[in-house]
Amino acid sequence: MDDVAARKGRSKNRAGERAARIQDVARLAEVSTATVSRALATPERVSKEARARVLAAIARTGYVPNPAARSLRSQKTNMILVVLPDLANTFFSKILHGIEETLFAAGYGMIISDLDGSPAKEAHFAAFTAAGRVDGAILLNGHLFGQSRDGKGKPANITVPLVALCEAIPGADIPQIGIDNRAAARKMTEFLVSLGHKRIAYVSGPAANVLEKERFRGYRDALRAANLPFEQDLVIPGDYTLETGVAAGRQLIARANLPTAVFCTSDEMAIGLIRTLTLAGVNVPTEVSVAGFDDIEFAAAAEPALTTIHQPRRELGQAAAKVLIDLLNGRPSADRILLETALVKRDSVAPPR
Amino acid sequence: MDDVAARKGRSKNRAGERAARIQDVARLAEVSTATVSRALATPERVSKEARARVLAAIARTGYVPNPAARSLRSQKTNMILVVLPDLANTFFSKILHGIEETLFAAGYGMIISDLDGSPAKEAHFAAFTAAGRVDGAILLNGHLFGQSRDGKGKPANITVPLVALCEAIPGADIPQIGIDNRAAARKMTEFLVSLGHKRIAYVSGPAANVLEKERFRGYRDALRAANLPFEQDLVIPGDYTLETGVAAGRQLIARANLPTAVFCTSDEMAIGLIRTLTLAGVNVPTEVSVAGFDDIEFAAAAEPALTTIHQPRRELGQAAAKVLIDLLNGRPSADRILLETALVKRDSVAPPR
DNA sequence: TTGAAAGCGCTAACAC
DNA sequence: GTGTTAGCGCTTTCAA
Repeated sequence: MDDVAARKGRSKNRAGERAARIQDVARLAEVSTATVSRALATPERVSKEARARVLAAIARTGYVPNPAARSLRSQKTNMILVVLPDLANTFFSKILHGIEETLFAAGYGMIISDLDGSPAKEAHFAAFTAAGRVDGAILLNGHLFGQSRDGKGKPANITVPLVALCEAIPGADIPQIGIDNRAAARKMTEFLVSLGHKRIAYVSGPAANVLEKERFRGYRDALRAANLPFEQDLVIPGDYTLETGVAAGRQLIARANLPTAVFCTSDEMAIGLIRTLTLAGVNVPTEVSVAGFDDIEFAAAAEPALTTIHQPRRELGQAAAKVLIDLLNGRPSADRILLETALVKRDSVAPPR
Repeated sequence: MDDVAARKGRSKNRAGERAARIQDVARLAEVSTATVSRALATPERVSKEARARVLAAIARTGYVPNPAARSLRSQKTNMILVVLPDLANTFFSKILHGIEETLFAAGYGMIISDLDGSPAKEAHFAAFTAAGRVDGAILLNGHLFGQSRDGKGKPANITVPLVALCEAIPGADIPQIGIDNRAAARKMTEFLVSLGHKRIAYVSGPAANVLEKERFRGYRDALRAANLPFEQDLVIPGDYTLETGVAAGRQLIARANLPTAVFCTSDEMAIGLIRTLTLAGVNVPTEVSVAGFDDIEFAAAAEPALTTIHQPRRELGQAAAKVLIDLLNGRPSADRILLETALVKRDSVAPPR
């Protein structure tokens, strides 16, 4: 066993051998460390023979480059920060899946920061990013570091590329990846109209949310196009959670005349609403149609199965990661990508009686 | 602007200044870099005055230590690997949340590796971990690197501490964090028995799965304790997914005499099963009671709301992270932690007619 | 309690 | 196409 290594506390495996370093590979392959490095980074600049010897030596030693050393020298971290408002929200899991697979394929690792409503945590990651401790970041939280959602406050001095995913960040000069929320909401409302619904309630998201603003516009677009009156009474506030869907359902039941359809701007709210209506003896969809938004996992398993707007979540994650990687490689990249949504017709929507 | 920094490509912020280094802080605080380092790592070994000056300098410069340099020197990465079989599975999101918050509080970052059924990916992360590129790992995938689920194969030569979460890894000499699956399954089965059910079907998980083996034992324990016969016919194979729940429902409907209760070993299967029964005109719970396992987000929102076993997912994540951190700090740590489950009574279970 | 200085493992500039 | 070598920013030993 290598005394120096032992004294210095270098990582060793169970057999007591320290982890292989580039020197070990170089010695075994009978080349310099520079050639080993090049064989990995720019194989085309190394002779075939040398490359083969290096690869064989790597296989024999189980060498894995030390990311810390590599990062320190190259001033790149090969890490991307993904900023989420709430990791426990299941809406994000498929998106993360899409991000992760794309980053992995390009040699990047993913650090997840769940802000969890903590300003301290947000400040930490802002400083972390500002200090160049990641090569880039994907923001799913709807605002830049240092700013609030409405664009108030001075954005932090970040130099690494950023990408906004799902929730667009108005005014920020960074690529935005998402869906056309306005068009999607319009599409759903028009579908309800086409079935003959004339009084269509709207359960909103949080007022400050960009998604909400867009979806609300789409709803009004469709009403206007159909010459249907907009009734403020039919707009019920929500915040995308199941609980507000339940509350919206209670509000509705207490009314004299029910609308024939309700467009909920999230599936969770739709499911909560349906449950409340059903429990109160109001049948969905025969008495009231209910539409959702997102197409989460359980939309199809809900009872009745939810008619909703499908968001391509995995693809959204992939697209955001791809744009970021393009940016990091100096490749030109779209500054706005809108993926297609689909109206998924299931059982919670029917023509009015 | 610093010409050297510019030439070397050091990270700079928008104003063209490079990110602060320990040297900058030391100069400003009029101490050596060693003192700055100590002020951060071992504040008690630095004089009060020096510490105050250093902290002030850090605040002024916005200094964030370079993790690469720190890691290279200290041979610690401050990164923990979390190995998941499938990131898109929503069961994991709350667990990840618990892991992340605990790691963050202890100064560790979290790298997520979604194996996604790819042996290449698994090999990559195995080598990564073996080479000491993370300080530890939390395994949620039910096996060690290099082994299959049934313990076949030689485990990879990993030296960093590992922890198994949720799916215990039989034979592995690492701490195991989870729930008592056998007791929980027994508890649910006993509850069904206590209501008067005598023919209780069981929808299983994958046969090779440790969780499945334990839950099946618990089911049989309860039958035996109640002197109820075990009928092989009433065991329906599943794999925890919604689809197999639907398939189980179809199988059940095709039979002459339905059981009065069905214990599904996952909520997803229970939801799929309920849907299939309901669509076929079989009422849940009046004709057949259905129980689940896990208490996922939508268990409460299902129709009827699901009676199930609650797993404290966030706490499970926290506990696993805590054990790993203890291990990393050389503190003694339990080698087996079983968190309490709770039987949540909702509407999908009732006494038989 | 403090400072000087070595060196972690790698990449890239430079020389040949 | 390949080797030599400086140095990335930090922690830690050693000496004072």
